[in-house]
Formats: sequence, C-alpha cells, structure tokens
Amino acid sequence: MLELAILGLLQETPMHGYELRKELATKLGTIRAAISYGTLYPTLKRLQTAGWITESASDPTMIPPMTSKRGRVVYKITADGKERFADLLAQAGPETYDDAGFGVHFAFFSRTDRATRLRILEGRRRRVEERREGLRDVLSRAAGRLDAYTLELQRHGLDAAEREVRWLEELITNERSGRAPAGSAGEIDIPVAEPPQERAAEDASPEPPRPHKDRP
Amino acid sequence: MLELAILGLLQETPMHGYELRKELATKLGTIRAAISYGTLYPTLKRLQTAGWITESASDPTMIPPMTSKRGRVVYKITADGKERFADLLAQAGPETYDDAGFGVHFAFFSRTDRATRLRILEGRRRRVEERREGLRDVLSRAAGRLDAYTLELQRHGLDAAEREVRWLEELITNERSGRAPAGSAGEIDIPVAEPPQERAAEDASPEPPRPHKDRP
DNA sequence: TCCCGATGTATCGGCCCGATACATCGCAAC
DNA sequence: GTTGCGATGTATCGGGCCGATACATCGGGA
Repeated sequence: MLELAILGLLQETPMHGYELRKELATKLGTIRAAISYGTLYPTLKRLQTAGWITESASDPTMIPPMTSKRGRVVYKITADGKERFADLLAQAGPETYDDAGFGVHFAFFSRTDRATRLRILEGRRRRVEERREGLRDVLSRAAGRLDAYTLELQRHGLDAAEREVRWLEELITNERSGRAPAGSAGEIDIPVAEPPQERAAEDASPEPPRPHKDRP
Repeated sequence: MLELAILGLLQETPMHGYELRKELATKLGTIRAAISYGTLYPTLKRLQTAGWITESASDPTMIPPMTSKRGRVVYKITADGKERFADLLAQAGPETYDDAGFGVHFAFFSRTDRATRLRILEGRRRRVEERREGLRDVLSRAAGRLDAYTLELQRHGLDAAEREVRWLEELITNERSGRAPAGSAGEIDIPVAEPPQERAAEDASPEPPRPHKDRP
C-alpha cells in the first residue's frame, strides 16, 4: 500500500525522503499519522531495486526552499514506475478494502477512472456492511455475555460503521450521476486558480467530485 | 497489545487456539476483524516461554460443546500471568492511545480501576484531539494544494475525530460522576441474571458504566 | 562559543499479517 | 457405503510496517 502512495507522490514531483514523509503525512493524515523511517527507507530501496524509481544526488541547483547540500538523495519515478502506479491504481484486491488500503486508493481517486472508483467504493461498502452486520449480531445476540464497557465499544464501532456506509452511499451516488458539488457548508468553492500543469491528459483523470457535508 | 487481550480472555476461562481467536474477534470486533493464526500461535508460544500461560493436552473430560479428541491444546493462565495482566492493564504507554491499543484496554475496563480508566480515556482524548487539529490545519491552510477527493477524505476523517472526542468526553464525564445508565435507546437493561462467579473481589473491579446513545 | 532543534539518512529487532500446508470429524449427496 | 466437502484445529514462512536508535549537518539564539 505504501508503494502505491510513494509512486503517486513522486509522480507529481521528485522528492527526498524527509519531504516524502511529510507529504505522506498530510495526504494520508486520516489513515496513518506519519510513516516510520524504518518503513520508508527500506521501501524506497525496494522500489529502486525493482526499477520503479531512481536515486539522484542533489546537485547545486535546488529549487525548493531547502537548505544544505549534504547527502540528500532525491528520488524520481521512472517510466516503468508510472506503469506500475497505473496498474496498482486499477487493480483492486481484498487488501484494497481494508482501512489503510482503501484510504490510499481513495486519496488518488483524481487519477483513477470512474469505473474503478465505483468498483472500489462498492467493494469498500460491502466490507463495511459486513463489519456492521457482525457488530449488530453481537449486540443483539451476545449482549448478555459481555460487560458494559465492551458493549459500549461495540456500539461506538457500529455507529462508525453505519456512518461510513452512508458516506460511501453518497459518494457512489455522486459518482454515478456525473458528480455533485455542494462544497462543505458555506465555504469557498476553490475560487483560486490551480497551479498544476505537471500532467495534462496523460491517462485517466476525470472530473473532481464534491460530496456534501450536512450539519454546519 | 495482543498479549494483553489473550491474557484477559484466558483469565475468564481456559481455551484452545481456535476458540481464542473467535472470542478475540467478538470482543475486539471493532478493532481488528479477526486475529491471524500467523500471529496467534507464535504469540501463544511466546507467552508460554515467558511463563504467563501453560499448555495442557485436552483430556477426555470436555465441558464445552466441542467435539473430537485430537491434538487440541488448551491454554491456561498462570499466577504470573495474572500478575502480568494486572501490570499491563495498569501501565499506560504511548501505544495505549493508538486505535488498537486503546481498543484493547477499553475492552477490559471492567477489570480496571477508575483512576486508570480516567488516565487512559484522557490520554486517548488528547491523542485524538491532536489528530483533529492536524486535520483542521490541513483543511484550512493546505486546501488549495489538494484535490477534491483527498479533501473529502480529510473531511470524513475530521468528522470521525470530532465525533470520537465527543464520545470520550461523555465517557470521562460519566467516570467522574460515579457512572451513568441510560442504556441504548429503549433496549433492555440487562434483566437476565449474570452467570459470572469466576473472580470475586480479587483486585480492582468497580462498577459498570453505561454512557448513552442519542438519536433513534 | 556552544549547544539545541530542525533537517536528513539509515539499520535493527519485533509484532502482526496473509498464504499455505496439514490433519480430523460430521454429514449429506450419490 | 463411500466420497467428498465444510467446519474445526494446529502450525510455519516470508514480508510489511513500526518504534527505538544512531549518526551527521546546519542555522541561530544563549
């Protein structure tokens, strides 16, 4: 899963490890707080060995607001890496539907075609529904066997599952009907001009969504 | 974390691996769907080596509705194991406040003294609050840099974090004020007589709570 | 000047997972 | 009556990811 995330970020711009970790943290803030270096560096090595990314020492010319010129290593995605990224994005296995896997895939939905988005959304929904049913069963059938705290934990979990199913339902509806705006409450609707000119119409990058957000 | 859960379940009654896995799944259904055997058996071996549990071949006399008489191995907690369990329950490190750690601790709150419960609840609240603040920052400051899907993911995460903080707040309030009933909606209030007579007043086992459950 | 915090790269032991391989039992279909 | 399948049951292996740790450089404030 981390492989997909790294490839996705490096597709936007080359980076060194430290930067990558930060971007990962903000992009996947909901999924995992911050990726460990004990994970990041071995993974980078692995990707390099596989030929998906290349390593290049930082030359004098340094665009970002970075300092120093020591042993910084900048990673860059290769053509094979882009292919690999596209493959990983499109193919959805069982691990695509657990919390972490779904989160990473979702974070790159703007680079995913609509059919795949729907497939993943529906797979995730099924997964969460199963979990929800399991919790309902426990709460109705096994309630007497469990102490009050354990029951409260299940209730909270059930609530979260129900909520996520509703969220997914809306996202699916929006995907099917071409998309829907209704930004968060009375907030702005992205009036600023987006700077991106990195990737134009390379592969599959449809339109942005905008589910909803009830309650002010 | 798994160590704590196993010790906790074996404290109630001896079990074999398969059973343990099932109980784990229902008790911690919110946290992890089902523990892998690739985790369970090595962990059991580890606990055995440490002396917290002992292994005993299943004799002819088999109380549960189980069948067969093959190589089933029943695990039983030792006196040292009970001590270890009490230690793990009381001491709260940083890993106590992440999703998995908190869930396991919470599931055994009925065996935890009130001071520790409050400490853990407050530690978890702080943790989730930090996460919430991080997400708010991203959503206000870095909104323009992120695509619509990533933003939606953050919004959903923020919503979940806010909700959990409110939940924790209520639990904390209830703990402080001696406890509060108000069971889930119009449901029963445990009219059946509880069967437990395993552990009487051994260590710290206060009263049960009963937070709330708004909206139906 | 001296040290401290941010930046930056890297390894190690350990937990946990999914895949896989076996073996036994009860039962239903053929 | 046997064949085969699904539930029960124990166990290992490779690999991903984590936290702790170590080390090095740089800018700036005490």
